[in-house]
Amino acid sequence: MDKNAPPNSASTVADVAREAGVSKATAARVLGGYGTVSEKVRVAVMAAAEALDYRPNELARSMTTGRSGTIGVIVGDIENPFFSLAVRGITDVARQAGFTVVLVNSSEDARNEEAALRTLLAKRVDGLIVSPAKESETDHLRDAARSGRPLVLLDRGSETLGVDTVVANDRHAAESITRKLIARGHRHIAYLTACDTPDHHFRTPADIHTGSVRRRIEGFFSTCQEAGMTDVEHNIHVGAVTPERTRAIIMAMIEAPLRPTAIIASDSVIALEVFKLCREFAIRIPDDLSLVSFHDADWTSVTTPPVTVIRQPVYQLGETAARLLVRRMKGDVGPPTRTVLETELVERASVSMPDQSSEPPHRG
Amino acid sequence: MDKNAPPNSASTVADVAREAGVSKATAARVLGGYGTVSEKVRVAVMAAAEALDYRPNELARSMTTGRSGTIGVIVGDIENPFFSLAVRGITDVARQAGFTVVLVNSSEDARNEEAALRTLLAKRVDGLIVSPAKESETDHLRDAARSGRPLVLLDRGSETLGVDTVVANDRHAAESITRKLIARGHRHIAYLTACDTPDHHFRTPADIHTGSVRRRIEGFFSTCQEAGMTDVEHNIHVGAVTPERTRAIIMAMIEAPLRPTAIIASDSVIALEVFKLCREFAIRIPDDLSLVSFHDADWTSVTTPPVTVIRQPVYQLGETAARLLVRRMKGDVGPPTRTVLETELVERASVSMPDQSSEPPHRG
DNA sequence: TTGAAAGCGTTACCAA
DNA sequence: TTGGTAACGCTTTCAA
Repeated sequence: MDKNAPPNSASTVADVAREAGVSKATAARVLGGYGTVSEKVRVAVMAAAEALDYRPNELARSMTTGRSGTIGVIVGDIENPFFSLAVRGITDVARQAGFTVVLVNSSEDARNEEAALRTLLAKRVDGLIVSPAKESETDHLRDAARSGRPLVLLDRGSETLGVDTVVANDRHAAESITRKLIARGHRHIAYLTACDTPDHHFRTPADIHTGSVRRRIEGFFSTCQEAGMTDVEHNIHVGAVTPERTRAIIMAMIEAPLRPTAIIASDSVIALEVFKLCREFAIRIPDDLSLVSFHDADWTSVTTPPVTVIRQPVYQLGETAARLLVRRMKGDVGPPTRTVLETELVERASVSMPDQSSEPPHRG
Repeated sequence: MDKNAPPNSASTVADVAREAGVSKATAARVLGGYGTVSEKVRVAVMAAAEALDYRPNELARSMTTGRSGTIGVIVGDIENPFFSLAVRGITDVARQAGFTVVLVNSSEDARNEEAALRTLLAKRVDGLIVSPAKESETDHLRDAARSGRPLVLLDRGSETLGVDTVVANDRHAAESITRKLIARGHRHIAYLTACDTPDHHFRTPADIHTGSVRRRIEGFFSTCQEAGMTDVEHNIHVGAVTPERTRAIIMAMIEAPLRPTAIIASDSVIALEVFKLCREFAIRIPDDLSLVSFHDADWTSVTTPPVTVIRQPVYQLGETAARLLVRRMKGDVGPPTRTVLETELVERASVSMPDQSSEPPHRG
């Protein structure tokens, strides 16, 4: 009497089997699409499943197979266009490969990242893509790697960890844009990043624990030094974590006796803040200040002037990482790889030669 | 002899119990943090767990408890800043409440959405937040709601579904911006949306299946009609789904004999495309064309001129939806609610009075 | 081709 | 406070 109508609680393989008059194993075979069954039995079981509105329980399936069909993704902040684009790349290939994505924001905090990793591992994700907040604190990543589940690092690597990594050629990009600025006559170039140090001051690239940014700063640093500049470390500003902090840093920079003639923004969020502040204080770009940004965010081509950027293959970064992960999850056990994607300097109109008009008269 | 070193394969409650010399049930109690155990036993079990590097298997736990600690989120496109911001709101409250988020992009396709829903339900998510691609095709949503798992609709509602909904007051926002444009003398106002119809032409608001956009168009439509305008439906352009399509639509619009004097962009991605094209063809904003956009995207304040927008509480939209969902998952069984968040018109400098200079001389 | 039964790692119930 | 044991819903041998 409780056989015909769809039951109130979810029906299981056993229910379908009973309804179809076959064994549980047989019903499971047709429902799970494995093993062999006669055509007659197949249609009977399918009909029963339909009648009972059977829905497979992936949890139970995962528990016996050991695979969850899920990949865990940890990024700093999904709200940042850089990450949302990369995540789009990841989800696109994940979907295509039959995986779903569990997303966690670390807020660029290593402890959050660690907790997230623990959770994802406990949920038995089949693989992980992480954009590590700090390259120095990677014990939890080592654990994850050791757990046997494939791990791919995104945008930020780790030299020592021996794990698959997909990054952009940040160092080279920083070198080339710095050289370009120097060639245009700039001698006081500031680098501005959200990465922070305990005392909010920069001393050496080793202070920077975010891989991509450290590599950029290394490139910036050495190129400046090669050009004979001194005190380069004073031109590297850290801790632009919020709009307010960013503004404060830029203000201090602008009001300093030796005002920089050019700023390199480490991401588009920072560049936008620079742009807003310049507008507010009637600082002309590029006449009073040149601006260059990492990440070709959509708006950078539409400002007046449009801003010169380093275009990173952000979507491809995510795509490549996910593809690699899928390969690993399928059993590829080659040695760890390091994929470096090329960047491109997109010259627009936010850089000029400082000799034209930018240096205040206190020079000559 | 295989008791001391951390085993190669993950250890379980049973392993810990054996190591600690207690029963499985007791070990499970301290590991799971339920029931009561003596202090002595607790420390013994914890020590054993530590020694064996025990990690709980959430899958197994979920299977017996029926709760997975996971909420499913389906949005149109995480790459769109609107959604990435809303998702940030969702993940923030989810984390705080102890849930993780499974994210799926539907690409605004109802079939993808349906498949995603099936997958998420199979994975036994505890609750769902969906931004439905089409209000008309909601059978799968109905199923989900009937499955007993709480469902909250985000940004786009459904009048008939009887399910919790969190939206912005789109209709009111559209009315007020339309009135504003009319007050400024505009008589030919175009509305441009990514939503599409089978033949890419707009006839009636009922053609639009995306709730938020339909409500906006209704507001636009009726306000225009009240002002005595005719053929309003010809000024509503659908199908701006890609930059290319958007450009084509704008081009056609601009070259038409009756060129609109103002454009309302239904989202910031479209507005950006309008802006780019205007720049390319030296169409002056607002002198030649006024522009207004839904969503106060970060770049809109920084262009020349800055663009007038309807500021939506996007983060709060996600936040509110997630909070509501958490309440439901905790057992709140009140009647379905409909939360309408207020918007704000942010007037900048992209709207002018057409009499000043916008109409080409072919008028007089 | 089919069926019976064991097992996955938990929680939960009931006795002791 | 503890231990034994039955679920949970599926897959996977192993026989028949």
